[in-house]
Amino acid sequence: MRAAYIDAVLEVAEAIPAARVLSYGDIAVLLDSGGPRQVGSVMSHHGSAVAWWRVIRASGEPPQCHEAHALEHYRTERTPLRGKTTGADARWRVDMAAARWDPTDAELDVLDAIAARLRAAEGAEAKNDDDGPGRAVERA
DNA sequence: ATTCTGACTTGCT
DNA sequence: AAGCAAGCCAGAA
Repeated sequence: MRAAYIDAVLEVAEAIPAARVLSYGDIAVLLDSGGPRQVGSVMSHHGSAVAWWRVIRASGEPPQCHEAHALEHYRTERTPLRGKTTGADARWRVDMAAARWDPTDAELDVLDAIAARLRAAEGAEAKNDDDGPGRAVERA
């Protein structure tokens, strides 16, 4: 995973307002690069410094093994939840319909900028591949 | 090069 | 609503 990709994912995560969430897949789509698993991987290895609990599964369930910790954040942020969050038999999920982040135009600009920067970085890297001897050239 | 694995998704039962 | 299988993308062994 390139550093540029990691940065882009983390930036998007930081752009998510409190009490709102985005799914791993959503971020992959916004960045127009990689897939849900890549985003999840980035969060697992580099997400400790950002609001990782605002990046969850498409189903509304928080990341595995972090439900309890995430719930505390949701309660303090008043994130819309469904199901019962109390008791030992608590089975809850984030109310995706209500909590899914719906970026404003201004926010979309920021997201686009991040995606554009990532694309630029990717293009730059691809370009650096043609140096060694015997460049195989992949063009058709 | 091949295979395995994962903070994922979707579709089908 | 809950469980299962297959698809998917990339890094690691």
